[in-house]
Amino acid sequence: MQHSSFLNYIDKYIDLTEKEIDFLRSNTSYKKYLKGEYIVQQGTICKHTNFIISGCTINFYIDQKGQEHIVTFAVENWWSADISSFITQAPSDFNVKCQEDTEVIQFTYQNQDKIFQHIPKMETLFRKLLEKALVASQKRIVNNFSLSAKDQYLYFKTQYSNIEQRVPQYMVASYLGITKEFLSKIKAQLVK
Amino acid sequence: MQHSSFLNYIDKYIDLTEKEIDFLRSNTSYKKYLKGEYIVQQGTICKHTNFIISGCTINFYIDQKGQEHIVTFAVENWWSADISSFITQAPSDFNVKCQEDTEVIQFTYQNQDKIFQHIPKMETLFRKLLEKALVASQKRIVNNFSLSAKDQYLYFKTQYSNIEQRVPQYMVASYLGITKEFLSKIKAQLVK
DNA sequence: TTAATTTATTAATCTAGTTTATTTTTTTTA
DNA sequence: TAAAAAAAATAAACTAGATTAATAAATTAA
Repeated sequence: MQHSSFLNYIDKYIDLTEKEIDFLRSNTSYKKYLKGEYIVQQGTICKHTNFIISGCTINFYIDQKGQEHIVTFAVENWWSADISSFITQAPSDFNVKCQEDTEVIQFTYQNQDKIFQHIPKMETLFRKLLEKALVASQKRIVNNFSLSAKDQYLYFKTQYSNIEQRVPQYMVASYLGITKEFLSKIKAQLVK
Repeated sequence: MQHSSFLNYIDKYIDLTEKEIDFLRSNTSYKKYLKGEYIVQQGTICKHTNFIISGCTINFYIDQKGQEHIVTFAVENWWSADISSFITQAPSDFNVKCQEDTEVIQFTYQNQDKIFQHIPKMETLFRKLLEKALVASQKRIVNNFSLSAKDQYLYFKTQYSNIEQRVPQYMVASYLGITKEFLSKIKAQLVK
């Protein structure tokens, strides 16, 4: 039951045998976090890759000046982790925090490796997911180059309209790299 | 001969049998481009992933206002392509142009797939390279958030000092997302 | 349901980085 | 080598977005 939305997700991309599904099930685990709980904390090692069944997480860091910056949001059917810490198993520069009660399927580093060894199709899937994530990340850099703050906000709305409803506005501003005051100004201007 | 630096690179990460090396060799091809030649042109499909043996390429696009923006540089032992266009085999939003005479090893989309099927270790290697590329891309977004233009330039110098010698300064400014005039001002200020 | 806390708005002042324009230096070409 | 073209430097005027500060609205808690 706990794994069903995760298995549905996987099924959209690849076909697995019953045995493979069992293997996947027994090498991942279900966990429920409450709103406000941390999945990863700055300075600790990111132990898991998390597939989000329900809920919403934010990935953020605190800079030298004590300012909080939101790097990514994640909701149902997305992945959430600090990849950098996960792949190196070194302390993280980021926090992953639950913005709502959040249910996840977790892979440890060792289990992910095991899964890739036993089910190469899973590694292919992850490779393709990484390709897409890299494209999206580059797109964000490119938008930063050539769009005004207002146009970046409008682009964000088209891409993540569901997220805007679920997090406070100051987090959207932080994600866009602008102040909450300026986002407020942009919104006032858009209403006119 | 043509493949040797490519095979040396691969050898640093994974062990291949003679047969696997032959397979790799026969499913990739060597090509030499001259300075100023385009490997990919905005609006055309990116046919190859390129491993750079020697030379330097720039990945850039022209925005609506006609402004050129440099997205990435690549030199020896780096990879160069427009991943977005490559993975979708749809027209590219970017140009890949040779900044110097450039020798590459090329994979077509079909051949890359064939290689991953026959040599799963190669897919593992690519998965790991993508993970690293994604981390680097996120790092760039994060730096954009919390560093001043001057500090981003200093960071660039520590990471890509060899590139700074090989491309005009206005390209470095474009990569950093600032004007060439402002980079010039920053450099003048750093001298003092 | 009221008080306390968090989030959002508005507005004035300020600054990092842009724009425009001119001059100097470096590189390329003939 | 000189002339042409490309790249870099300098400086004044300007603007998108930040900062600061005060107020209002919405949520949460008691």
